[in-house]
Amino acid sequence: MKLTERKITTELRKHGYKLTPQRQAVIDTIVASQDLLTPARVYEKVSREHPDIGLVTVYRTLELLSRLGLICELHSGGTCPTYTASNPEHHHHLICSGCGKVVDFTGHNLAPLENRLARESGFRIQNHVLEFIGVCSACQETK
Amino acid sequence: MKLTERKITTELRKHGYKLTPQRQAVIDTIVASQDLLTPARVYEKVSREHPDIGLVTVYRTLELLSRLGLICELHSGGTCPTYTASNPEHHHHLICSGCGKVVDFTGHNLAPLENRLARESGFRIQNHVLEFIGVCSACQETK
DNA sequence: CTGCTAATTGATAATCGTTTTCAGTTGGAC
DNA sequence: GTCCAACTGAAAACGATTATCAATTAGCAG
Repeated sequence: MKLTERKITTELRKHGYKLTPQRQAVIDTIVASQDLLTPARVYEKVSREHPDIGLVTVYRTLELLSRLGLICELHSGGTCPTYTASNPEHHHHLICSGCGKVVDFTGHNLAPLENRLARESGFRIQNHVLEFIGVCSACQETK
Repeated sequence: MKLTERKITTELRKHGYKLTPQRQAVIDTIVASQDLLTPARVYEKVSREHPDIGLVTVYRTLELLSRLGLICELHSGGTCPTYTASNPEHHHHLICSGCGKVVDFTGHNLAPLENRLARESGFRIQNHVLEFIGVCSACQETK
């Protein structure tokens, strides 16, 4: 279940943070997107509607939302972190360490493990990353 | 099964790469370590024995070994990638998006999934990352 | 062993993403 | 409306990584 914009703004208020137009814009963008977004990509999308928002503010907002657990920060292979609203439609990655090719896959249910971990650790778990790293068939042939 | 230094040097030769003392040193360091190492950490360790090796060379060697599939590059939460010899003793992480605390856990067997993926994709799978992201109990209480 | 050549190296500079600093602005409680 | 802490954007600082380039060297041919 994706977080709604409403839920997020309520959470912000509850923790004493102000609800600025800039934050609204970043939240809208994250919630509306199906993809994992890098900070630069969020900035690009936000800028279309709000040209005078600063990249710095995007970084700050992402950091805040992530800290409050309203969005998730993931590190999937590339050099930049990516963000997504909590509990998105989920898929996993198979990454080639040779050429960087990424293949998506689905169909593995981690819910039982997630429940066990939540119970044992006290964490409120929002998301997970499952990546396999290997060498794709093309790269196995290359010298 | 960890890769031996011998196996790695043989692979290098096979692909037409030269076996320099600098590469030897980096390989030794990676193979000898149980931990995930950042490039900076590899450089630090290598420098003890070989003070005149350059950080740039460490980066290049890590990139080469990773491309050949002899070591794995992982992205576990932090800002830097980390490297490890293929198929190390493996554990997984539970990461708090609030404070960054990392809790290790073990006991989930991904081998069946790994086999299925290798069969379906043609990848030679070397490693995997399984991370759960959430908010730890302490951060759930903080505003 | 000697010489050759392409691969490799280290130092420097450039680049990229991110964070800090700071002076000016603003949301929202009163 | 007034006020103040929270927030903002621009610029500078920062750390990790990559590109450039002249000098060195591994490994092969003779």
